[in-house]
Amino acid sequence: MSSSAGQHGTYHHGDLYNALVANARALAEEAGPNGITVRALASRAGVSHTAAYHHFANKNEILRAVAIEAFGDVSSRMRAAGDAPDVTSALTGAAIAYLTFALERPAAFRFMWARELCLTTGEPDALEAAQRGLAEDIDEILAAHRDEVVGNDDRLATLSVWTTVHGFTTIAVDTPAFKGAPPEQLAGMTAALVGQLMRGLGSS
Amino acid sequence: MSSSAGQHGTYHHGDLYNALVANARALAEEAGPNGITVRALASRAGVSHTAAYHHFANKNEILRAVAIEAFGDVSSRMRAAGDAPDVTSALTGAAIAYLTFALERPAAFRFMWARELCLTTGEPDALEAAQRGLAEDIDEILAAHRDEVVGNDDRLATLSVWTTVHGFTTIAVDTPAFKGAPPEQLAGMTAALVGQLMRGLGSS
DNA sequence: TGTACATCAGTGAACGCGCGTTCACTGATGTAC
DNA sequence: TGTACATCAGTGAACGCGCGTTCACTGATGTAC
Repeated sequence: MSSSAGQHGTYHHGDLYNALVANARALAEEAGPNGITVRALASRAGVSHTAAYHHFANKNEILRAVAIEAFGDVSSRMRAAGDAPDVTSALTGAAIAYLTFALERPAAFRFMWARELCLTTGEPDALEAAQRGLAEDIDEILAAHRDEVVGNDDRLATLSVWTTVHGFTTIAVDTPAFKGAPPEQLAGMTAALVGQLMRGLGSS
Repeated sequence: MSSSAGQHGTYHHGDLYNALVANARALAEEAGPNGITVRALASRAGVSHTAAYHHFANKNEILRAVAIEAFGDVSSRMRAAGDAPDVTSALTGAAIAYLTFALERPAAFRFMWARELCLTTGEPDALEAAQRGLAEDIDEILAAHRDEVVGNDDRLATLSVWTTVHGFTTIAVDTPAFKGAPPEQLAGMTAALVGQLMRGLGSS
């Protein structure tokens, strides 16, 4: 059994560290951030709630682990989807990947953008770096297709796309008008928005 | 004295109803949504915390009153700023008004978009209607300048603009990269983004 | 292979805290006669 | 104008709750000899 041990040990429960993180992730979606309770996490793992303190210094550290996992998830989805031959498909793919993540894990998505509500930050913060990294993922896609994009202000282009990607996802997740809309429809709107952004809105 | 009484009575404190709402508004900015406590609100008003229950059925109703005030504030700012001769100035003005609101009242801004965290919704909900109304404010500006905008899909145009307006404001308020940036600089970026959206990003 | 020991993941009782809310009350205001 | 009464905004003690965290402990695992 010891050979199958994770990096955090598998003595009694087997892998309580990862079980607690997974439970926190699931509980956030089911009951909202306020539903994440040390007691609830432990109870789901079939363990006394004090056992958690052998793997995390405090509740904050559990939430940090959830946030780190979520940033990794969405970033790798975007990078995978952004690997396309032309700039429009690449940006559309990345945008839909971002949207899809938020639709599948809305609580995680909100948590990533409002961590201050739940976390006592700590440290210069790997989480802030991860948040910046999302815009950088967009930047890399644009850099790989520089010849297909007009203008000489790369930073404005990146910000435009990132604003559209993040903005629509936020609206889709948090606006009553879109609540319950089928994901394919929202993905179609995302594609249309990216197209609109490429084309431009003005008549002059 | 009774002639100067507000609609909620001014017997002892004078205007405890409005004082509580104002305190909730201030406390949200100072201590975050979790800092809003019936006890803290009452204490600021110089009143026992149980006095609040003579004006509100429960804490949720106080938070609802704060949200209603906030939606009214941002909407009227946008409508005022959106009254301009050409479509670009109108949209830029509205966008900067939205941004400015969020920079001045970040806690209120976050609260409006994540009410579910704090409120037990209740009723078909005037708050959801108010949220939809923000996009409608954009829609009215575009409708007033229809001849200046290309394309025949008005809804996509509205959604594009609204996505940019809300998206950048969210990023400005909640992204570490922009934390502490001077408002004028952020307003300039907003104007640049609206311009970029009008012009288009693609080279083909 | 067995035994003695160190390590550490788990337990259960208990703590202190802040919270929203209830309750019986007090006292100031407004009003009917 | 004065008095008796109804109304209602305020008080302070108390409630029950769920929470994060601590503590002394138990018992299973891994290891040295």
